[in-house]
Amino acid sequence: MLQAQMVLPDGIFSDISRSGPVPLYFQISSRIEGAIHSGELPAGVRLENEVTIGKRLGLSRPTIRHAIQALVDKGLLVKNPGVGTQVVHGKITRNTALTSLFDDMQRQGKQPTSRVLTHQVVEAPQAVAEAFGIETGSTVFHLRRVRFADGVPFAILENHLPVAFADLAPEQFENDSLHRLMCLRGASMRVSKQTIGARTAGSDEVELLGLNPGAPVLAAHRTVYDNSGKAVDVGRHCYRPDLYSFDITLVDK
Amino acid sequence: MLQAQMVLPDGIFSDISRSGPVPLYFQISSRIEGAIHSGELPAGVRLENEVTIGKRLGLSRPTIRHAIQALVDKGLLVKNPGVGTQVVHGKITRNTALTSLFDDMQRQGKQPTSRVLTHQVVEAPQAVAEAFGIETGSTVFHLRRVRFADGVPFAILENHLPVAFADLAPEQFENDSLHRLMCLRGASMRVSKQTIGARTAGSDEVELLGLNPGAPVLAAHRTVYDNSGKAVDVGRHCYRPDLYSFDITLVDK
DNA sequence: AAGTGGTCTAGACCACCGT
DNA sequence: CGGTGGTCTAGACCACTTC
Repeated sequence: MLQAQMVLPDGIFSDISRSGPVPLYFQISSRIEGAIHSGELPAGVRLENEVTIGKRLGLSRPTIRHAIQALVDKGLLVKNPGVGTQVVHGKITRNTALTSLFDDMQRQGKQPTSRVLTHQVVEAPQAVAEAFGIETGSTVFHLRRVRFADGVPFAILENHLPVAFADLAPEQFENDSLHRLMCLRGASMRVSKQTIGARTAGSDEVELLGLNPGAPVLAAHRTVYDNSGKAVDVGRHCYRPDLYSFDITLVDK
Repeated sequence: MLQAQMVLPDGIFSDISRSGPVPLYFQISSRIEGAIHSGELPAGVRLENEVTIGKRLGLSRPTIRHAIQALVDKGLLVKNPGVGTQVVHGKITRNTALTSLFDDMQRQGKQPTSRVLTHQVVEAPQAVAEAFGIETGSTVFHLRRVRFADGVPFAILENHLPVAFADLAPEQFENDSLHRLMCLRGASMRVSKQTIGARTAGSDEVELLGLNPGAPVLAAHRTVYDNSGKAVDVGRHCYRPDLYSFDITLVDK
């Protein structure tokens, strides 16, 4: 038996604008996403077919497909050839994205701060030199911080960056994120490859994070690439597992 | 200064077939991906523009765009308006996907096996009932296994599944993956939402995984949805962190 | 047989980047 | 300024699912 089809409420598409700078497909997907979050489109319902939606809105089918595909990639919709497009059950979990911890926490209403532990130009470790594609022995900027949420330490962030960023003052990191500071300098952070694991906290980590000796930490290695495909950040981070975890949504393609 | 443009070797597109069942865009993206892996397209090079590639291959621009976008989503290419498309530096890391541990390990040449600890129909815990959208008090299939790599235990996998899967015999799990068995039964596993964290191993986990008391484990909660958007698997897994970690590639969209 | 998404074409105009 | 990717159109045919 087929799930009944639900006609999209006309209201949610009332303010589509062809003149503004926002792409049509994005306006469409935003409206549908909003309708899913608000419950106007309940879990499990089947959407109208792509052609009909296009006709109703006076848009071409590829534009509608683009909008729907964006939501499929987010894990909010599933498509089935010969059947239709349905809303996925279950709560929406934001994907671990290229946003910073600062952004994460501000959304949760927590006050994020940092303390800089290390701020110096050093000879690049071999792994870093390889990632950056520079000579072994070249210099890089080495940064190590403790991150606090409402005054509680919950992460130790160690990063190696190109020397061009070494003139960022330690004070700038205390109330702003590395991600944001790098963006302001024109860096772009487009692709991030990370490995997430667990291990026992080291003695310095025990002290900095206020842990008991032998406590576990969540550990992540991360390399971030910019819009030209070059590495611009090699990071080794560790987190208090009772205060931080990674949320991931995967979609079969 | 702009990175020099590299003409795609004609050779890699020699066997494009319009008659077979494989979509053209997929044939194109596969060939380009192969050229990146083999080094024919070195890190950092700028591809020809989309229109030119289309002309050369006798294909339309949307088809070429589709192929390139697939590789951008994989983190292998980056596009920049007004500039072009470039190959990302750095090693290719396979994304944590909807494939099973069995598949992962077989690719690595390890011999995966399992031992079933629990195999019974139980009353659904509330969280599971909610995810499945069934009445509290309904029954579900409860499965708990230890996973071995070359005879070494490295993971404990606890899953709650719809009762329809309860007739899978314990022996079937010993040399096959839950994912594969469910696929054979017509389930589809299309979207997976997981939370990855760390904690101290429990006493039974210490014993089953051969750990020292107080050792850390990598822990994951996972809910998997099928092609109709319904939850079909709620899992709580834990891994020996010295033998397992998660690789993730994120792309800014 | 009817309806769905999957793929593909051959154009068009735009915003953005580099020189 | 010329070249690039970003967006959009108005069709077409196909494979698949369901009835």
